[in-house]
Amino acid sequence: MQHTALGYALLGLVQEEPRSGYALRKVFETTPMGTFSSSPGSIYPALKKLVKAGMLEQCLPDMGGKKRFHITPDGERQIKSWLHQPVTKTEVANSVDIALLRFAFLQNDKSTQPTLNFLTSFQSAVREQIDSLETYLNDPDNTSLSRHARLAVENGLRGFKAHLEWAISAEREFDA
Amino acid sequence: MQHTALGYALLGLVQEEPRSGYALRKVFETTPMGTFSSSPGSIYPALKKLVKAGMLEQCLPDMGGKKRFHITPDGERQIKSWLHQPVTKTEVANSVDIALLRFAFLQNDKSTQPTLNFLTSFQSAVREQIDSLETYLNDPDNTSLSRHARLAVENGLRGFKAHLEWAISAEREFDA
DNA sequence: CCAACCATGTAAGCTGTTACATGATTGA
DNA sequence: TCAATCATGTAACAGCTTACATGGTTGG
Repeated sequence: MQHTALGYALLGLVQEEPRSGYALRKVFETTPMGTFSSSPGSIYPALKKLVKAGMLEQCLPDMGGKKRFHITPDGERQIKSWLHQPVTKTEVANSVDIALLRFAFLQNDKSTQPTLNFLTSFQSAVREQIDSLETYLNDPDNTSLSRHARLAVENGLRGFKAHLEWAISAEREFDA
Repeated sequence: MQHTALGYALLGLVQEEPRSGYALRKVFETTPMGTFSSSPGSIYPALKKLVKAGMLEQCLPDMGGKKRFHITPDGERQIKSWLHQPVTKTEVANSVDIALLRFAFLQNDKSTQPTLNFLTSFQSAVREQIDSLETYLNDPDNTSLSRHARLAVENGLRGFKAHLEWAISAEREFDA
């Protein structure tokens, strides 16, 4: 349970600094992280589950009605193991956005090594995906591919090539 | 009901030619359309719902155990209205893959006009999205943006720019 | 004073996933 | 004959969305 994108997004944001449910919603509403929803009906239950799972704890109610949460040692462990997983081909194929969420949260890591590891595995995953798509386009079985279908696949190809170039240039930024 | 990606994917594939549930699964398993799942637990119930909604009908069981479906006039109307919707900014932001599914199915249209309309609105939607991301990066409120966060946004930007170039070159292909 | 926003939640409904279950047919 | 694949389904479970509900605070 809680192996969901939203769960990890909340965990990562709270790890940066203790936040309230409302503050978390605002992040989703006002940043490009908006892909990970923002409706109260998803966030509050998810927070409750994270608390029940022992990954978050409510801060002592110092003052002001705000109900803030902080991450627990167990939560830290959980998110770290999530962040340190190598990027797979299916992850880039089905949910690059989640991969990039992982990349963003690697900023909370003391060392840059995990970031470099991420970029390395991200590159190979993307390369695999590019190969698959090119093989598909060149497969003699698929000569009947309509122009629309071919263009749709080419769109995917362009997207993955852009991801690849990004990863290479990002790697250069961290080499320094 | 049935305003779901999978529902439309099934509708579009059956529109091309009558197919069985198993044949549809194979499409998801063997083509880049795999993003739209393939588990029997989602496809068979979805087909049943499409039949109940009057958008699909079971073909007469000519022979062979296969249970094929064909699209009804109402189904044709439904999918056409879905395909002809202009692409919006939020669609490219949250689900470009669905937008590209729509593009692919525009091949079933007699005229190329809907395809050109799609490409036009797709371009403006992508441009809007690019503007948003660039504004976000340049917003003085966000000077505290970490390197990771900035790079994550830049990844998004590269992706959308690739989409834009694709749409422009696709448009050229249909001009001829 | 009233609107807008802060802030937290619940409930119904739908979709999708995983896992299970079944039986026919084909090829080695 | 035995495994793989064809072929169709069901059931439990979990997640998200929409919509509703509530109450406090701030600013014009």
